[in-house]
Amino acid sequence: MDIGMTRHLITSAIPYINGIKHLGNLVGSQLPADLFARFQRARGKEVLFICATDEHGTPAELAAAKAGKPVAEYCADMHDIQAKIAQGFRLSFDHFGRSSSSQNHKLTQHFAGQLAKAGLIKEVSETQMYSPTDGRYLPDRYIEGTCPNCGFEDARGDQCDNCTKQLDPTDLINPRSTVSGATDLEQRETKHLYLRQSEMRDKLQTWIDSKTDWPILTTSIAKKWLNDGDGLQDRGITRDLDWGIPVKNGDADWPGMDGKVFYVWFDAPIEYIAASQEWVDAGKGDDWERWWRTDKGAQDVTYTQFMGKDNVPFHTLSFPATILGSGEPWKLVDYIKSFNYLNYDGGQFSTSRGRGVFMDQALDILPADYWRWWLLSHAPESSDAEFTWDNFQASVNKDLADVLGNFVSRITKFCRSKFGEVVPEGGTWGELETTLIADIETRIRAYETHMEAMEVRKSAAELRAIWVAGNEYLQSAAPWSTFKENPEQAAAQVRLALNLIRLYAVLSSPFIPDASDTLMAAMQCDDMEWPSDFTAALAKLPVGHSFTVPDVTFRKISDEEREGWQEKFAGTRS
RNA sequence: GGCGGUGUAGCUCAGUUGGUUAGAGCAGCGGAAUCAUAAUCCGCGUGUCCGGGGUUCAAGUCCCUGCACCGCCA
Repeated sequence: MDIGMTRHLITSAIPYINGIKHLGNLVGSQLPADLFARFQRARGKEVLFICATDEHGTPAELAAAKAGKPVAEYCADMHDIQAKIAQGFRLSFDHFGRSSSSQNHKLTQHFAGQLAKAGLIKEVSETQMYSPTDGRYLPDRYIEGTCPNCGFEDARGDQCDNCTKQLDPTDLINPRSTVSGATDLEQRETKHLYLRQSEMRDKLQTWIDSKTDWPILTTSIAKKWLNDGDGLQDRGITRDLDWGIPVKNGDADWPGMDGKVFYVWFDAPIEYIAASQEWVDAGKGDDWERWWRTDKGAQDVTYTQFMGKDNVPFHTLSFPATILGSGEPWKLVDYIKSFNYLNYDGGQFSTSRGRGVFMDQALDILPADYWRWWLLSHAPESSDAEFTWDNFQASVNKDLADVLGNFVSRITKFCRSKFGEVVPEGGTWGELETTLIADIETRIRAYETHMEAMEVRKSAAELRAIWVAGNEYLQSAAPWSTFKENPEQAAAQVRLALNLIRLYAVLSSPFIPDASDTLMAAMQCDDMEWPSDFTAALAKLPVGHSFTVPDVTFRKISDEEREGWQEKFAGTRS
């Protein structure tokens, strides 16, 4: 499938602007996308890895108001914060854009114009709840009142949390704004644009049906929306808001749409493309069209999207409807890797309740590699997964400190004490070495296969097994014993083991990039060539090459720390 | 209520198109080794594969049904 020519376009679902994301959000899209991007780059493939912040909509406006800032300023600040944290986790975006960018304004308006030209936009008049006190229209979920069905007093405008009946805000008795508490709500007639997705149903169905290798999670969600009830429904793509992309038909005004903006779900995925333009405009690249336009070089691009399951409908149906409906040769996604949810210690992560570990807090207590390793090796691929501090401590201590870190430590220190900090000379490989080499080579190929298929957990397990193989080898070769009778043979064994450290640094770099850098620095080597030629890879550190014994690569998490964090993160974020 | 997912060893999970004695990591028990971050390596699993029916020469794997947990419902 993958020849040297293939280029990889990779996007991660774009995180919403109103706050710092938790670890569940991270492992659901950005982190696995980064893993894949780093892997493809490591193998020498050309990669464009794009992410951005999703900045429009009512929640952003309300969060800005709460922070006492103009919404544009709030978003700019939050974008910087999210960008810094992303950097902290070593997320290797080629560009981290903003859905509020001028590029996205233009492109979103362009797509709307194309869709209108294709007859895929219709105007609909509808009734919305307006709050004079708040000075805004209120989305359904920002209205509460008494449920007409069960009498529950805090029923939301979209659904009653008590009896689960689905509601319309106008059904509520004594409706009030959850923003201000105002009760002087009024119904107003307003006109909106709808994307006629129902027209695209057959086309989308055929497309989805052709994707037989996608995760079941992805296709089952897509098919459900295509076939549920009356099938795929048309969706409103505009809102009565101030903050957003003004509704325009390409460059032209859209009669009757003054003062309205596009709804976030319409402009957010378009930002993938716009962010690629931002990437060029920022001077980081010089041609975005060869990634996105099949008439301008994107025929050989493999496009992979990463996202949590809540985002699947937009990426399997709405965004493709926009792309296909435009009638222009835009690159359509080739593979959608979706994830389930990560739970926190028996419940859900909760942004509103501050339950769980948030990205900034995680970096405050431990280096990124710890989190990257645990999250990726426990990625919620086949079902929801669970974070517990016990499991986190045990996994990280065992895998990173004991298996990998200690391997590096034991061999570098042994070499220093017997031969000095230099790759020793003499001796030849015997049967043990041949066996080890065959074993590791088999495992590397399995690792590559799993990484190529984005089987995240399996990749992690295979990588770990490669680390273990080094310890097994040392245990059976026992250079500390052979040294006594045959120092030359011990030298050959140590030479091999030292080269394994560099090999491990290269293979592990997609998972734990910082540790990888540290190990490469300690081995005084900057040759990160992927071990396609495995035998050559084990001779990269030649006889006489000097190195330094690194500091402890991964310190262990103590029981006291674990207990403290368990306590600290159980309650509400301060 | 509708739909979807999940339910496999104490814990976290693998189990491809149904096919020999159901696997891995961790924890636990026993042993080896002492180069190393008290780290490593080896050995040890009699598990109603959620329950109940059914199809089949053969089902964790397909069908029906019941239960439990989770999620989604524009």
